[in-house]
Amino acid sequence: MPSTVEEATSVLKNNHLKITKQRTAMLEFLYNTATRKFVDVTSIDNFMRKTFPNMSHNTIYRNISEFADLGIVERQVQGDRASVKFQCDFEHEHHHHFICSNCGKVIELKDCPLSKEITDQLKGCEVSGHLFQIYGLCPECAQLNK
Amino acid sequence: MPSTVEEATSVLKNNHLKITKQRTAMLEFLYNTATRKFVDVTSIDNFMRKTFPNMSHNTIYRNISEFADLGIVERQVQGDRASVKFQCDFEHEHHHHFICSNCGKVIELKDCPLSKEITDQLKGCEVSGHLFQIYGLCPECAQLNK
DNA sequence: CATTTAAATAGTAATAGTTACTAATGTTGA
DNA sequence: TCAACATTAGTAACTATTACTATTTAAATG
Repeated sequence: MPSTVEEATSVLKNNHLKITKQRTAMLEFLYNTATRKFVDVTSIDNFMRKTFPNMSHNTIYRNISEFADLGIVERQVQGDRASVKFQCDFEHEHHHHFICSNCGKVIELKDCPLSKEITDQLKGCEVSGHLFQIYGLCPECAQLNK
Repeated sequence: MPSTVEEATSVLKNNHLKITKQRTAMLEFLYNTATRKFVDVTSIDNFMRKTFPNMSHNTIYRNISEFADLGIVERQVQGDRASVKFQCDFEHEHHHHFICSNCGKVIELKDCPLSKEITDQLKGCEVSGHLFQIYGLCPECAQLNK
């Protein structure tokens, strides 16, 4: 079992959540398919219920939601689908993404565009967060597209 | 009737779409409630059907979608709600937004964070777009929150 | 101005994604 | 081992959105 699934598991433990078969299976699936890649939630739902025919939607959605609250996964709307990606650094080091609009693959960017000059334009506002993302085709999908 | 609704109307005409009562009513509603502000689609649906009891969902959603294709409105997911804002400059001048996470109000930013240094990190990628948004409370909502 | 034609609409129903509920189960900590 | 309580399965409800089709209507044409 990969170490990052163990990491995620210990995050669950630290937050007094129980380690169930269902949660472990979901973490493994996410680690295998959604590392450095956004995967839409319905395909997770489909896969889990195919693999574990009597797993309920409830369980899947609730767990994804809890994983997100704990920073184990990152949520996002890709196109018009709710998507999720396994979070590699649980430290939450601040960074932004290039996201392939074809396959969902993610490349981390080093820079953060939030500067003082920008926030200075926002007198009186209480800035709480920001989003910076670049979209396009990753090298592989760009090749396929030719 | 405000001139920007007329502008939007002429966009429709230029694209050979018919000027119907329903479309005009929707444009007026959007102009009045969704200028410099994101409004969620279901509340548009609710309002239109309250005002025009026999307007079908189909019509509302289809028109929003067409308005978006023509650049008359800008679509976006706010939190987890599909939202829409009336587009002021039909020129599509490139810009980014501060968005109030409480009321949806929008403030335009002057700067664009996309630099050559950033795209240089993306060798082999085909960049097609980007998103930069700052979230927080607008001055009014920040006050109310105290 | 009357007529034609294709686009747009209303009304209804279906679909998809997500959430709610409750009894049964399973994990964890003592 | 056992008790407590979180988690789950199963079912059903709910909400947002889309599909379908007969009817209406805008606007182009003569």
